[in-house]
Amino acid sequence: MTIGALSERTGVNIETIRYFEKVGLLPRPPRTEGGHRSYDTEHVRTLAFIRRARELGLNPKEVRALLELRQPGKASCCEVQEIAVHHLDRVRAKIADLTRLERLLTRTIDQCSGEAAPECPVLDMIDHSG
Amino acid sequence: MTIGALSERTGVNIETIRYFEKVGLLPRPPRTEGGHRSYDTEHVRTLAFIRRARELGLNPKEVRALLELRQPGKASCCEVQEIAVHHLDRVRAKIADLTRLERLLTRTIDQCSGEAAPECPVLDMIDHSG
DNA sequence: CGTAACATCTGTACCAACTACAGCTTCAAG
DNA sequence: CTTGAAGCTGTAGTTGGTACAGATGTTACG
Repeated sequence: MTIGALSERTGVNIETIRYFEKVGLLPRPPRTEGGHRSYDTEHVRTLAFIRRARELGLNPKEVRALLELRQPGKASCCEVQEIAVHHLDRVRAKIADLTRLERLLTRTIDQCSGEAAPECPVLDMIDHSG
Repeated sequence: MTIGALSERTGVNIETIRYFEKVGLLPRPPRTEGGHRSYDTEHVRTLAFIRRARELGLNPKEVRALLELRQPGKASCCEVQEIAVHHLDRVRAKIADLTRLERLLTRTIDQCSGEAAPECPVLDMIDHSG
C-alpha cells in the first residue's frame, strides 16, 4: 500500500504520516526499489490507533507508551490503566475549569443591556477578574 | 516604569511583553534617551487586561477586538457581548466534548481488571472507537 | 567620577505538532 | 515511451510564546 492509500484509509495527512515516522510513532515501512514507502494492514491499524488516541486527547508521549504496551507479550493492562486514569484526571480538571468559566461568562453576559452602552459588564469583568 | 517593573507588576514575562508589542496587542511605549521602554499605569491596565482575557481562553484576535472596543468613545457593549457569547458557545461545546470523553474513559477504566492481563479494555476501546 | 553589576536592547533561533512547499525521482496508464 | 500523477527529501512556515547571544544602557557604591 502506498502512502497515499494509507492516508485515504486512515484520514491522516500524508505529511503527518511521514512526520509520525520521523518522530518514531509509526514504524518505518519497507521501501520499493524506487524508495517509495510500502505499508501493510498492521500499519493501518497502528496509524488508526495513533489518530484515535490523539483524538481522545492523549499526548504523543502517552501514545508512544500505549503503542509499546500494545505489542503482544507486553500484557500490561495495569500500566495502560495508569495512563488512562491519569488522562481522566486531566479531563476532569479541564471540565471543572471550563465549567467555572462558563458560569462566569453566563453571569456576566446576563448583565449586558445589549445596547450601545458605554458601560460594559464583560469588559469590567475582564478588568477585575483574576 | 521599566519593562522589568511592568513584568513584575503584571506577572507577564518580559519577553512576552515585547512579543505583545510586536504583534500589536500592547501599544508601543515611549523610550528613554538610551532606547529603553518606559511604561505608565495605562500600560499596566492594558497588559493585565490582555493576560486575563487570554486566561479566560479568548484568542489573540478576540483580545485585539476587545482592546479596540475598550477604548473610550467606542461604547459598544453589544459588540463585546457578541464576542463573549461566541466564546461561551465554544466553551460549552468543549465541555460537552470533554464530558462525553469522561464518560467513555470512566466506563472503559471500570472494566479493567487491574491485573497484568493480556486483555486490555482501554487498548480495545482505542482500537475500536471512532 | 569610575567601574562593576545588573537591566534592557535587537535579532535570531527554538519549542510542539504539524503543514506546506520546492525541486527532483518514480510509478502507472495509455 | 511518454506524460502526468504521486512520492521522495529537506527546508520553512504556523501559533503563541520562550530563550539565548552579544551589544548597550542604567545605577549603586567607593
